[in-house]
Amino acid sequence: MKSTIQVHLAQAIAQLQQQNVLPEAVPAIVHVERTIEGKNGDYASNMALMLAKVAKMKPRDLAELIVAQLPKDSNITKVEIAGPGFINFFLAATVAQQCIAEVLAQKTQYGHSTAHAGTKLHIEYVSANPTGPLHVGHGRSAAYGASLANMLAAVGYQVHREYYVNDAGRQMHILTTSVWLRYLKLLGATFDFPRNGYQGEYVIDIAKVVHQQKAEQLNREVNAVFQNVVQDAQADGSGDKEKHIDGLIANAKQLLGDEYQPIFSLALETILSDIQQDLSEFGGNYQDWFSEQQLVDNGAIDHAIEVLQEKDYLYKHEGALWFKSTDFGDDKDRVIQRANGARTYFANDIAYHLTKLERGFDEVIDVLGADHHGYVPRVKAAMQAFSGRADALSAPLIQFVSLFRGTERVAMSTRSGEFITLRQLRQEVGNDAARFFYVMRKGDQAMDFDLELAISKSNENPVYYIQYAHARVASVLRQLIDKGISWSVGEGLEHLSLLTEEAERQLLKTINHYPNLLETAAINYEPHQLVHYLRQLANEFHSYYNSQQFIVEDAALRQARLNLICAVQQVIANGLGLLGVSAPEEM
RNA sequence: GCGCCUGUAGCUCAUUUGGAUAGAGCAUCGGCCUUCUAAGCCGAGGGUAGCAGGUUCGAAUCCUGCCAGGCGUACCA
Repeated sequence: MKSTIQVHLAQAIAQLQQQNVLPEAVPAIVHVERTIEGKNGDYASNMALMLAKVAKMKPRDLAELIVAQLPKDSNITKVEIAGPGFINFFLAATVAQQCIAEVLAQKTQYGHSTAHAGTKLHIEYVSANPTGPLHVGHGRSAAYGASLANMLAAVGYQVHREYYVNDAGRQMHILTTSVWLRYLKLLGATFDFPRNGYQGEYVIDIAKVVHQQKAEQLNREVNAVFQNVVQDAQADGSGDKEKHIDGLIANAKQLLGDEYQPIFSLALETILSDIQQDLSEFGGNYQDWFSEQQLVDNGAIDHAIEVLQEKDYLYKHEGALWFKSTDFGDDKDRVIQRANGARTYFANDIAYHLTKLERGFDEVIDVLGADHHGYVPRVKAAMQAFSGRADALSAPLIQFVSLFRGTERVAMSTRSGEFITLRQLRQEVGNDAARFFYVMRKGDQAMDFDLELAISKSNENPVYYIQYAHARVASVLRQLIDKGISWSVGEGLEHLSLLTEEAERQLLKTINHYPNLLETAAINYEPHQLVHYLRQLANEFHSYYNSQQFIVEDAALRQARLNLICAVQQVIANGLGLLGVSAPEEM
């Protein structure tokens, strides 16, 4: 309907151009918007305001001329000029009622579209290092990424969801060494655990498994373990925690020889499968877990460097190999290969992004933690250098999460006994509340997550508010069966014209808006818009529920109303489904 | 220092990407259950949109400058 109005307006404007009322050159885009409240009609256009200047006329006068040129349309009952010069369109009630038939026929597909069919889209989210369990911050990225991916798929994108597994590099070696040191402690060795090692309880759990498998085979003298290792950082500022851990890693590799890799593999597999299970339970829905090590092994890094070399974007300086990222808007050039020959993390990451392009994706989304924002320009620079496609990459930044219990802030320290993992959060508040709370706020806004509120089964909790609307419809339908009252969608559709109450008109308008909203929310990467839409729809339904009886004597009216509330229920179920939240039949 | 993000009701946040009288929830106060689930509904109060300029028919939204908070600024990953 919106596009019909746009066509009408475009015709009217074209006519005025022929009459030389408007100059030839006017903005090509005909602007029409859905209005918020009923009194301004169903759709509004500000074209008269926008064109007033070039026409050298008062906006309201121009609006009169435009309206006079509009073709007749039986679906439009009234056109009004209001305020400074808005043109408001009032639609016939039958137009809004048609959506009920669509919803009830299309069911879970209502609101979906093929608008972006054929566009291959790659979305990467979470991608936390497999060096420990996911924490609550990762949960936000997971909820955001999964919801966004669902929404993009709903509007037709061919979506590929991927987790980049950082299974190569120094952090993994720190983990491996941490596990081994814990193992040595299990065997009775006494020494200070390195500050930079992984402190968590899970490291000890893995060490216990190592002990079960290898008994005392991997035991080594503590003196040898710490031989030639720089002292750890001390309270007085002496020592160096980085050099300390690197020394320990080197010694571990040397002392263990072939026995080192099995510890590495065990730690990686244990933690990665824990992450995979966690995200699977949370609705992560990945198509692929992309290994960084695999990039190294199959020569993708060399390949990426060659590509950049051929294009002459690399240079040597002080023994290191640099990428001229400043040519593409970065603050400074970046090292991709150190003087000692080792590649930087950045080298691996640009190779990874090159594979995204080479795998044929048209659009690439990296959902990143806000602390990575400084990283985006250089990745974009690499994309630009590879193929001139910096624009293909979008990097929505997800701000931090602060946990609260009521007004009390929950400490996030790894050492503290307070829970910090995503799994603990899910256990405490449930998947539904967690998914919902995470995407309730815009991603670029730092968020306070109130555990008490998320757990509360009360009116304070917005998740239940929406689910309750869904359950209430189910309950009405159960009543119908109990009372032996018949209802058929087909009959209901014949009596939709009886839906004339204000609450009904408003619900119809909101249901009509759903496909539009889904498209907007998806392409702007803003799942929170869907949350707010669902809240509004639930609100309108609850109001309706309190003001009107659905199971009424009048059979025709009853059938029509049941169709309406079933449509509401379907849209709520669809929306919650995209957000990964269940839609219960009973509460 | 430089860069990015943020600043809206007592609190937590929206505001359909520049539109009409800035809206919700929580909290506070007052109503609504012998009728489809009260995890609900209806109503009231509460605002200098950080501050100051600018752009235009029109600004919370765009631009500039301040103020405040967060994050980043590695040959770490």
